[in-house]
Amino acid sequence: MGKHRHDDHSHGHTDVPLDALKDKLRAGSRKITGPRQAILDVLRRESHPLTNREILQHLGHEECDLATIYRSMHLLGALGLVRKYDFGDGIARFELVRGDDETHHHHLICTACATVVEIDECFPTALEQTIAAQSGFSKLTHKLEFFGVCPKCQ
Amino acid sequence: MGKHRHDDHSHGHTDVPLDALKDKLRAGSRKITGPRQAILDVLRRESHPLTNREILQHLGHEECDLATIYRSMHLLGALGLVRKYDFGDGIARFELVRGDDETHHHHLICTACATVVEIDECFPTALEQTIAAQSGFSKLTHKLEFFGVCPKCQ
DNA sequence: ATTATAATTGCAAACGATTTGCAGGCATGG
DNA sequence: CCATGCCTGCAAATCGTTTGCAATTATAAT
Repeated sequence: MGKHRHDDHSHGHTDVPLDALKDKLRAGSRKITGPRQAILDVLRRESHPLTNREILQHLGHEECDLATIYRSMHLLGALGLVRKYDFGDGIARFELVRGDDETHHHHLICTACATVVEIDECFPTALEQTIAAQSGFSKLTHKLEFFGVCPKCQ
Repeated sequence: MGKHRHDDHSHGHTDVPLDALKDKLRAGSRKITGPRQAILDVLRRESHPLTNREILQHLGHEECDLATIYRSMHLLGALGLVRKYDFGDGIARFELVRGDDETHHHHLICTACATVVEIDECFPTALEQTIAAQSGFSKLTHKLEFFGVCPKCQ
């Protein structure tokens, strides 16, 4: 294809996710390709979860194929570089995992204008232990998103 | 079509959801049809959320069309007789709303065998007020499901 | 550097859940 | 009992996502 102009290797700020990408990719004998770097770039610039189609639009339709984005998101998710969210509309959204450890959080979505607010606290984590004890389940995780009408849409 | 054999109008227990169905349907000048009653019957017999395809199988493929089930679930959901759940696999699941008021609850799903356990407590409700106050959002709701590995699948 | 090899991509077709257009069929009010 | 308009079945259309395949590219070895 030869049209991945990913030449910004000289910007100033620390390029954490890109380094992490390279490390993790190499650890699995996967390749550091243009589309993968470009996708992480897009995610790094955005602060809220993006759909694959939105990522494509940010990249420009010429930059990379939608199928490649889907495949990349699977890989990036498996590598722990990206987290997948479900806002209840049947479209997957992805957000960059910032920092090495847990960046677990939830979202508050406006049902009128789709504005997304990040909720930093994670409430159910403590309760998972109670549920695990009562149910006998192990490896508990959860999905939690809040919905409402934002101030502008009242 | 003429093949909706919904003739069990003589069973003993109180038929709450059917009465509610009739009331709410009449209030919107909608019709009390065989498929709608049959679907609620299926849901009443099951204690965990069903996909539309599962509902179709319970009904028997001759009883009603899949498209009708989809349309019915929209209607029943709008009437508040049924609640929609999303277990993260991209397939909608529906559960009967039992009782007139809030039957708000969540689920714990085994990621290995898909067993569903109902979690009666609703933890985030209290926290919604905090979030509403901090964010300025109104009409807060939330979606919360837990995932883990059940005792049998450990 | 050059090459060999496996990973990756683009494209298009396949897929599965859900929606919808339409013509005929029914529930309900009059 | 009739007329009206809501509903249904069927099939085709949508939409997000996945996948097969041949061509392309990153990487390691030479």
